[in-house]
Amino acid sequence: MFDLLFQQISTTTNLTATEKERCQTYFTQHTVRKRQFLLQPGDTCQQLAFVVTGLLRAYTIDDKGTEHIIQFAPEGNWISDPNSFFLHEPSRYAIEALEEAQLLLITNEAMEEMLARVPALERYFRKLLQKNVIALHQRLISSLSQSTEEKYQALRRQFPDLMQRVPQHMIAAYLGITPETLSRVRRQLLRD
Amino acid sequence: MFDLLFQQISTTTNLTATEKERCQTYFTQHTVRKRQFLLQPGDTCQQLAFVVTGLLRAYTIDDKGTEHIIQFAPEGNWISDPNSFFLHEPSRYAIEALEEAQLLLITNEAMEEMLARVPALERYFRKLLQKNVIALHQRLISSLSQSTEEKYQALRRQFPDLMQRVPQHMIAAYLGITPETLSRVRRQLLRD
DNA sequence: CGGTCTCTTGACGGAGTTCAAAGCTAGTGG
DNA sequence: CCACTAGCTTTGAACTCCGTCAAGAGACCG
Repeated sequence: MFDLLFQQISTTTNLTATEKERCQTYFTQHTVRKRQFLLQPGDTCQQLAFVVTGLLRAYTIDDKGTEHIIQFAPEGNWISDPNSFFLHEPSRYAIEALEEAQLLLITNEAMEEMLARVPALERYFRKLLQKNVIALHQRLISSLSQSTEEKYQALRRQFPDLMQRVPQHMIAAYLGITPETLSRVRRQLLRD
Repeated sequence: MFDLLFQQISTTTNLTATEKERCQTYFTQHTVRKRQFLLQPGDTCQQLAFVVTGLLRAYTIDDKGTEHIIQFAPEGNWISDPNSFFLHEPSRYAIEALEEAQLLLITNEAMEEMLARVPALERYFRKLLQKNVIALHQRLISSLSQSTEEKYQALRRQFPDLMQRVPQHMIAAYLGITPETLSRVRRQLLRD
């Protein structure tokens, strides 16, 4: 269950066997089925989730009733509402399983304690946040400077398998366009 | 010179006098004049900058020649290209002073060393990254779900003084619209 | 086999871009 | 102190892309 997590951690930090054991005690294991929610709008996000298997999404619904997908989290990724999780504020996101998923969960408090007891992990989580910032920057630039078609192609390149695993209207909600527009963009691309 | 920085740090972490002294040795002081560049596209971002006074912006120019502003950094803020700074890759950003600015600079290596010698700072920088992630999330949601007018009003609320300090076409480049559109939105708002 | 979910296609309208021109303002040099 | 220029902002007109609304076609599941 922890293999994938420790494998990831080992790319930035080496943990001793005792540290790994200690680390494990701060997580709880959890399974969510397809269409089940890990977080609902209005609730406070208590748990940071590491996806061992399966696929989740974080999304929000705006005033006009339109869904916007913030993040897809396939296996090997972390997911939460950072605003709610770090600042203990009620969330405006929903986090939902798109496929049955196995998760490792940790609370903010447990994490602070874990980092105090296994300081080597500070580095891993700092690097994780760095990667997160980098990814968000790239998405922001993409949303500012790329055409709809370019954004779609970029997403295809970044997560090739996502197209098979996720309905198209969710890809559209991620890109910030309507399903109709996405459909037309795809038709256009097929003609080449 | 370090007052503003230590004041910020003190909101998350308490440093002893010796720790503060030690910390200071890792930074270099630097002044940039208006229109001077701290980073040019193609260079690798070696320095993370803390703005003591003045105002900077990070921006990029896309294939069509359009400017996109990633970030404004008034006094009390950090600025860099995270992708280039953390991963040592050539940057696609430019960082430019919009007003003469006093800066504290630190390299990636100096920072890793500083964090090793003053571990209390790990927490500050982790929190800083957290805030960064939160802010980027909010900007992303804003860019996905808000109308042009709403985005403009939100920016006004977030940085009221920015409107006085920055030419309008840069506000437009930050919001992802043309100066013409921004001008029309403003006219519309004045009519109410 | 009927219902629900998903994707496609068409017609129309609206918001934003582009291009071009003119008005404003501040800084510079005579 | 004024005149001139360069950069910034405004305005207008035509065009483009995307959203909206509506309808229809497959695909999957009970």
